[in-house]
Amino acid sequence: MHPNINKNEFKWLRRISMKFINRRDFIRIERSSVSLAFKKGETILKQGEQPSHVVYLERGIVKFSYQNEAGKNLILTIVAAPKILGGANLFYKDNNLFSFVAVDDCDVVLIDAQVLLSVMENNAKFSIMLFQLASGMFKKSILNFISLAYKQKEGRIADIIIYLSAEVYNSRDFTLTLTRRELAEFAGCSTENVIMTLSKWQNENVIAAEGKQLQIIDMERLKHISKIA
Amino acid sequence: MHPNINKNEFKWLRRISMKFINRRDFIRIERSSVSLAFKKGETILKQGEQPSHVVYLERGIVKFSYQNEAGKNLILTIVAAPKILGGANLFYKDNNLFSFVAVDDCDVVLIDAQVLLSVMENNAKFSIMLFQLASGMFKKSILNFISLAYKQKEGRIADIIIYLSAEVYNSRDFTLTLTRRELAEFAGCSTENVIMTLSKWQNENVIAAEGKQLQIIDMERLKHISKIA
DNA sequence: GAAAAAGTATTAAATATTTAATGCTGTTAT
DNA sequence: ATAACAGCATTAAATATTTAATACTTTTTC
Repeated sequence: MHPNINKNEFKWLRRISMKFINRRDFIRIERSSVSLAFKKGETILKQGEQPSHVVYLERGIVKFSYQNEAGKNLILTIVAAPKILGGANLFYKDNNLFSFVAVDDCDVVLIDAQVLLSVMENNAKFSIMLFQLASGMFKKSILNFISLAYKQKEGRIADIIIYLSAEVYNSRDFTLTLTRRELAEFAGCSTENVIMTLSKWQNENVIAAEGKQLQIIDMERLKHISKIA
Repeated sequence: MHPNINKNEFKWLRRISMKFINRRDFIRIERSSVSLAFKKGETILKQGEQPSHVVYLERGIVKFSYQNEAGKNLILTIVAAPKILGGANLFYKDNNLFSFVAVDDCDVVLIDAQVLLSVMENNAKFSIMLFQLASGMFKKSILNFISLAYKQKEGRIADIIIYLSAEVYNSRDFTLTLTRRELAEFAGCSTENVIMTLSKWQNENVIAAEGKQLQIIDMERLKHISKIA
């Protein structure tokens, strides 16, 4: 699919794993893994496929993309490196519920699920640590979903802007790697809604939006909108 | 809080655990647990509290209830016994994200989280099994949320009716233990919407609704509504 | 480098959803 | 027993959201 480009570094994963598993097991995982680079827009793992690997995202931004029965694309969440993706898939033997798509150029390591599972079976604390990581991500998605499911347009859009700032770009002034359409797929509304809402907030001096550049000027106001809408 | 009423039976939990942990560990868990009975409407575990126990639901139906910043009640999901609740809470040390409220009379066993965790630390396979259980529940909630977040009213209501039939009451003809208001909190719409939609489907012979009694007459139709709406 | 495609933006009309007002029914508390 | 309350139901008006039509800009493709 893609050439083996970057070195198998595993920096973050190594740091968090070394407390729990020995060097031999770590090397076993490393040996059975493949490093790949994905360009913006490429699919790392496809919805419906049998999950044979766990994805370790080393660099870049990834969207969790879901296509519903009507063929409509939805974005469940967006995450930035470093992160382990597909934890739930690993432990629940079923087809992938959604796709992982690169939103930015990404470096990922595909870890063989069988090998990882066999290391886990001999290292309870390592398993629990991975479980905790997955639970933390789960918790964040739940909050995202609560916003999506029970708030209306403005509250949802405010929430994703705050989320992107806090969890993905780590700044109040960032260059969006998502299109307005993708923002809409994430916020569960139409593209027009996103565009109009951003324009409105621009006029009200809540944000400054110039093409892909987005700056949150009045975070308090945005949080207030998130609360009331 | 509540008197210790029923015997500490653990039937289902014992069955699924015995493959993984020895009798001594199981008894350790059992000894540190408390059996309680909750009446319809009572809160088993409250949003915002520190999670010190994992809840094993032995009998009854429980709603996962969330109160948002605006004070509005939302139902995240509804589950029937037997089931382990609060897996994610166990492994992610943070306050409870939501409450568990009895929707029916319930028998539950509160398992001491510290004891369970220490047993898990010595039994990797047991940990992985619990992880798999939690992942399965996670996956179902995700599908619920996708429906809530990206479908409109009729599709969402169709989905929760199908869900209740398949996962909670295990029949196409059941006595609702939820009020219309609770259905609305689950579907993320107003009570009026639920009432009107059910009336409409009643007229169209998709369902038969007589007070608390609900029968799905035309499941195909309902699934079709779920798809297109 | 030009043509085509995708992204951004705005508006008006059509549709969906919530809110508010009202009445009926059955249950609970005193 | 009855007043008070919660649940169920219906309608109309107010509000929110999507769809459709159109235009301009930027990016991609040949």
